Amino acid sequence: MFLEEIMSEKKEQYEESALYRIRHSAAHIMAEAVLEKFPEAKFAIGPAIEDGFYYDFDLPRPLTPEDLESIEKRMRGLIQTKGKFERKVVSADEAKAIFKDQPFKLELIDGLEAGELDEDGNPTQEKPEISLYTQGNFTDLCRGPHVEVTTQINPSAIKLLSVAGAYWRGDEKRPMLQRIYGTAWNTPDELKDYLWRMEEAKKRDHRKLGQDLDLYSVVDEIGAGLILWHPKGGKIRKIIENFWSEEHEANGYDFVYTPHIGKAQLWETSGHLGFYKENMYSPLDIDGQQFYLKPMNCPFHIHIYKNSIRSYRDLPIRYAEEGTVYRYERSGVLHGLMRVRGFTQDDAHHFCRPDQMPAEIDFVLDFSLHILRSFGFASINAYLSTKPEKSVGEPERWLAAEAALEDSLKRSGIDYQVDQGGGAFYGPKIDLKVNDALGREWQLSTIQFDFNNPERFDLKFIGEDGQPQRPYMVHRALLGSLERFFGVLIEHYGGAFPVWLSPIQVAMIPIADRHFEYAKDTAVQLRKAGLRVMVDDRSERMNAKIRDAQNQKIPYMLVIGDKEIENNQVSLRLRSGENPGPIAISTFIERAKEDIQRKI
RNA sequence: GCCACCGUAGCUCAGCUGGCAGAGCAGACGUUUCGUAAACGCCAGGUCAAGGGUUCGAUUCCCUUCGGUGGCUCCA
Repeated sequence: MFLEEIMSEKKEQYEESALYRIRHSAAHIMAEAVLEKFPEAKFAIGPAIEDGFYYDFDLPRPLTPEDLESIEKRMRGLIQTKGKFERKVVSADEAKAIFKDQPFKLELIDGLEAGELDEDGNPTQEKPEISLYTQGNFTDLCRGPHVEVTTQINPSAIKLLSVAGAYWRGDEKRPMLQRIYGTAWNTPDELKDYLWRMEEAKKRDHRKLGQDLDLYSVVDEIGAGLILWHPKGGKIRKIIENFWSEEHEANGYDFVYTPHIGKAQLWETSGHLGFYKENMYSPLDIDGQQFYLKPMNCPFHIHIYKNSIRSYRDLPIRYAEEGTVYRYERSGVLHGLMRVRGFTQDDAHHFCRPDQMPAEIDFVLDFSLHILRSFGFASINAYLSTKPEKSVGEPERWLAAEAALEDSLKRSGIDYQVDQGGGAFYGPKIDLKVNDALGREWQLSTIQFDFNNPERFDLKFIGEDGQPQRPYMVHRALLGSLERFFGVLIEHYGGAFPVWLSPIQVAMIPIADRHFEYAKDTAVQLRKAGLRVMVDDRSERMNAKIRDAQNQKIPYMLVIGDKEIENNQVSLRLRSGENPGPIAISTFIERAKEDIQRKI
């Protein structure tokens, strides 16, 4: 695939870059410093990663922030020694002799010898040669490449960032090691720039903004991963939902509503108790019958479909619901709005005839892109996941569905990658991911075929020949979950939502008490025009009111004093700091309406 | 779930090695009526996450639980 080539090319470029060598070498120098401090340390792997590097160690005690400081300081000292990085190819036996006290290295050498795994533990085809790199008093099993001399690393452009636990080989059944993360750059300025970017990202963190802007909260007394939407967050959600409903209404969806619990038998039939039980909560006992809180909406929609005999003339049928589901997530993975235990999916299920399937996929893909773009996400990437080894459904159906998905992607013109074998066992899928304002990627939409449930629930429609046939079923969520989508929106806009989404669009700022009445009258006019307005009638100075409105990221501030009242105007200030100045109220309304229309 | 760190007023944070709980902002009240990012004064605000232990005495030390942060793992 085109994009795939670009991506792998980018990765190759990085791996051949000077920066990559610097980071990889910094990891070795860090390991040398750690080994000096803890001679009994067992060291595992230490690659360069995006923006930095890490190294995993098994150490006699947990590392403290002071340890990081001293290790970092020692690294600077080691760099000054001008040690050369020297490469040497050895046999497996020689390597084992050198690393006889290093069990992780021995395991890696075994892997290399068997020709199955490379030094990062990744599968490899050919049997690689075993190479060592030595600098100073430290020798590591490593493929390289490295810098030639330690002084090619600028000691003022490195920084150790954090220590974290990491399982050996990423396997939770194996020992947990201590991973030290660090970052390294060509110059101190680049390091400064990187640290600045991290600070900026922190300021946009939806958890911080959610608090500062009073959008939502999660409280201990209610429970982890359970979201309270405050009035301002609720306002935004309502706007999103209204837009969503209008668009769905206009595009042939029917709205359905379904309960939050269902009998154990339902989840047996759907296969959730077989395949998804880990993520479901314990059952409730109601009059001796077991009920489960729903982790998904599909079985309910399916029963609505099954409630009547369906003719081929009725299809496609599209059922949409903002369905609230509950899934057990391990405590360590919960994260603000992004990963929660109760959330609302903008869910829908399509039931169609096999011959309608390509058109149906075209439709749903276009519709998804339209919705995402409406929220200001211009950069969208698609990922097509195909049949895994273990799967249900006839192979011909898989091929037809995969072809339909890929053809649609081609027609849509967006970039996509293929994840061979990455589909769910019940069907292939397209995932859409957006890039936010900081270039970070977030998965939102998912469009999934389901070959499993039509069988399990024995779905039918009556064909032209009067015989029952099996419909295709597509499951899709465009925003994903409203919670997660909201989190992504907050970070994308840094809390400065476009006017159409802003919970408060206009702050009226009367300068003195005598301007209150005019401000309130104007507010009434603006509200009649459909704008969301607040009047700041506190006994505060104008500067303070402006500051507060700025901090609330309210798009328009209208300052009102003697001059404005005299000329029947308002003085416009924007949250960008721009100050267009006095304009007629009607002119302002026009401008605001246009911005809302354009969703900016 | 695992490893490390953390939890003090609504928010942001002080509180050294155990000895009566502190600030700024926000809030209430009063004064001020002001031209594009913080007026002034006064008042109130706390089971120091919860429970247990050590101690003459625990916000401080120890244990357990709950919650958060960074990772790992997981993510139909």
